[in-house]
Amino acid sequence: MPELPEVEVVRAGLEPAVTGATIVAVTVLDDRALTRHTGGAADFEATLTGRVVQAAARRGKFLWLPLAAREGVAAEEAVVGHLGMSGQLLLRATGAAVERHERIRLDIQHPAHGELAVVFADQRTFGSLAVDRLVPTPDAAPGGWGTSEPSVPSQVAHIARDPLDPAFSDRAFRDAVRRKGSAIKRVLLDQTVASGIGNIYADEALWAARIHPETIARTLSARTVGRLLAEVRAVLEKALAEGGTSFDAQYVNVNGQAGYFAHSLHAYGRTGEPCTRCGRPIVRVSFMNRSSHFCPHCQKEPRPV
DNA sequence: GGAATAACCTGGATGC
DNA sequence: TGCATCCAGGTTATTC
Repeated sequence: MPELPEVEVVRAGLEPAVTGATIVAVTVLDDRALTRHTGGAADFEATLTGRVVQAAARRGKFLWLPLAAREGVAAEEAVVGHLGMSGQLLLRATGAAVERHERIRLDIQHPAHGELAVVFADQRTFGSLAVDRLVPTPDAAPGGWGTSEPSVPSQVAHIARDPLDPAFSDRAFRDAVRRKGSAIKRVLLDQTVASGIGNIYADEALWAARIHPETIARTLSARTVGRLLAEVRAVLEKALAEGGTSFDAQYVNVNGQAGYFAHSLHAYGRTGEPCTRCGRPIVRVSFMNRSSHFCPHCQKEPRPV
């Protein structure tokens, strides 16, 4: 389940291999991996072949590779990707055997590293790649990690910056949270409030901040929201330092290696196990068609409003 | 306009 | 052993 730390590990792994590389061939094995691309597989292949990748950038859970301009097209473009639930971007040798669940392959030629293949594999096909135009950022700050250009793919423009982005506005986050009449966990998962947070890190940050996931967001004080944001950042930074969270083969870096943060979890996936703070069992409840894990002793249920 | 919900999707786990 | 069912969850379209 790739969230911000996992996607950042992938971006950082891709960056040195793709920056300055030319895409020499594109192979689409499964059209479903192009659900965000408007022109279909043939258009995707034709649009990318021969283009030079300028960087590897990320905002929240979205990745993009800005492309050098092409003759006759004024708009700046990028390959934008989302890993969904089970997507992987892998670096392989040119001509390497087709991966299980491989959907798209980009063969590239790098001036220093030679020939490589960027493989997009995805078991559940929730992820996708697309060619998209770049649009200016409203605040004129860089679009995200890995780029100094003040632009983002149009498909990414609607989501907020992520909490590790230097241009993230703590004040805007606090104001947005305190306007919401929904449960705080729902708000944390809302990518237009803050991007990059998924089910795992939402549970972990709420546990760390001792906030019950069903607390109505606007009932939280500004100080509590500030504390929660600090815990969000802490859990994301720790997960990033440990290479992300891997429960199975669903998340790996570009070399196919797993992360270690699963060993540092306090709430997510620990149903029935003792809370590392108070010793009482962690509980799991169904929430928004998914799971929510918390300590009912440390994270008191909110009183009815 | 804000909030809630369903649908998309595949493979592993579980139960019968 | 084989089949059916459940579950995992990020995003988006739809509904209320």
